[in-house]
Amino acid sequence: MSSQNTIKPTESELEILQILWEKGDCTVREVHEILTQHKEAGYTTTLKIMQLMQEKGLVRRDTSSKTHIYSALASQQKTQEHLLSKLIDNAFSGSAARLVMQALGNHSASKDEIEAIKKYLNDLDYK
Amino acid sequence: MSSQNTIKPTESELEILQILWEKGDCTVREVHEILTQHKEAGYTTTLKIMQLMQEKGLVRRDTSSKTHIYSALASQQKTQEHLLSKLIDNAFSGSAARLVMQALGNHSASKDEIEAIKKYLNDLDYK
DNA sequence: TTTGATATACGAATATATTCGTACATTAGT
DNA sequence: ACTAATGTACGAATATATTCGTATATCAAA
Repeated sequence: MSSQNTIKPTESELEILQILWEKGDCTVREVHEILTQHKEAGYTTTLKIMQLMQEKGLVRRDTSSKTHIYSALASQQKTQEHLLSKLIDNAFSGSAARLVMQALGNHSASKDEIEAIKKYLNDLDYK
Repeated sequence: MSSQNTIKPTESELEILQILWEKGDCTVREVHEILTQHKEAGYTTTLKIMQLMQEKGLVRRDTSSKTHIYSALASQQKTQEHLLSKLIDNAFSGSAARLVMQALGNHSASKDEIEAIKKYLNDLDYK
């Protein structure tokens, strides 16, 4: 079972992980461009964070050429799992149901999304 | 509309808020006892955090007697809303549905919980 | 009234996260 | 070959969160 993802990403790290999850391999420049669509940040700041992430094992990088290529090592699945269960414990008194309802109630899931969830719930029953 | 809850509690603060949400009014001692069921912590550490929370406006305290009485100011609802939407944005690419399914899938919601959610979803339809 | 238990206030140490300046290397264009 | 652009490495400043020691006040019991 390879290396664990006990490591919890910080907020900045999470922003970067998300980009890597979506885009796959990226240079620092690419990540940085995307990041700065939302917020201000210096290039070396992004670089530094990604370097630290590499040391922590959250990402891997290919340094064979001058411009390094980064990709996510932390699995999206595991990371989401971890953050979610932390939130459930921390803010929802351990009740997944409460969290779910809150999410559905406020975050205006679309009709499609709600249908998908219903289907999902029904499938759960048959296990 | 009173004071906003733009303030985001830290992890330690959240632990304390949860206790206050559940128990209502508490002394530092009471909160501390509950906290230390799960983890190690010095009394003055808990005290300090609660004092800082008061300064930040997360809690209010009654100092009329020697032993101060604390209660939550940050609403559970608002705080959950905020943390949840942050998580959805930060780790689930903005998709509430993905988060919900992840929550249901892994966090082993009980049969009762799942029933409650189904009911909830059906009610949503009629609005 | 002396002592012990319990309380708050406060300051400081430690840890962690974030930000960025500066130095230096490499590459591409002129 | 020189210069500008672009990249990494590294160290330091800043911000924030966490932890706890120590001083001091209050109260109750002996």
